[in-house]
Amino acid sequence: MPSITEFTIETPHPYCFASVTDHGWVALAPCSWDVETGTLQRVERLADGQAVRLDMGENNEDSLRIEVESVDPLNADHMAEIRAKVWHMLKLDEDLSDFYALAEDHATIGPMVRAGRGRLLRSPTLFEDVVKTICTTNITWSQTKTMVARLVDTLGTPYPANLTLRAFPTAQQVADANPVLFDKAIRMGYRNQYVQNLARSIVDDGFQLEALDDRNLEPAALRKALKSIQGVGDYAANTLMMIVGHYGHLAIDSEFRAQVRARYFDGAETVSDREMAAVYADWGDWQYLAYWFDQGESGM
DNA sequence: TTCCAGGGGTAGA
DNA sequence: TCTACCCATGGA
Repeated sequence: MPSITEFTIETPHPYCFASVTDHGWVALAPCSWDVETGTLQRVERLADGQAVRLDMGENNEDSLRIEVESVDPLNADHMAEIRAKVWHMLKLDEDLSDFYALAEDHATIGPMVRAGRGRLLRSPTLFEDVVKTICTTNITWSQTKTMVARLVDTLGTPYPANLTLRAFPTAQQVADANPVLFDKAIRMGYRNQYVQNLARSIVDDGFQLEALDDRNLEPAALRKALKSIQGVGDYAANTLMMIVGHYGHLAIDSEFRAQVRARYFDGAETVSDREMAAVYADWGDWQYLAYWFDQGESGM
């Protein structure tokens, strides 16, 4: 029988836990969102290899309640690891006060920031976020969801109390996987090579991907390093910059083009990316979030 | 069938 | 720096 351990995490002000649903990541395995309870679920593999099930939700206006379901007993180190991962995923450490001040009186974005939105969900590791971002390129969103689900179902560590639930695979698990599994079961198309090569570069060549997950790195250098990853171009690099906490670049994709064209160019087909990007230039270091919340409640 | 999606790599100019 | 072409997958 699994046992349940609970703890709480203090939240910033203002803060809205439903912010996690502002980013599509909430719909990508192993994450899921329970609309009824307003909670975020996820199976997480801990450093010692055991998989636990997390259930995150609002506790009160000042804190979140995190429920950890585990088959093996959890010690203080386990709990510290889980707390750090949750803190990281929810971006509770980021200072958005400059963006909030800039956006306060904006017709569309103002209400969003006053409600405490803006902390877009990310993953515990940059590896997971790079893989997921690669899985959003040149493909429909529904296919992104099924591809990521197949990757998790095929390679992730199962949660012992419910073997249908799995954690996101580690770089080691991806590197060790038989390529036939990618071709026959995971089916990411030409992205198979990108994802496996990334995992191998981490495991075999010592590529320190997680060291790039540092907001203190100079943004241009970080962007260059991200773009050196096979399968990561301008769109993916800027998405990952946002993940790490730099919001000064727009991730221009077909969704961005459609939204901005409709909102600011009367649906004109001939508008260039440069012209569309100029719409948000005044937001400077906060362009990504400005675009994101300029869509209002529809969001993602 | 053909097109194309929350693009990226490569070659050639 | 810009453009053209190719790329696996699977839904429309």
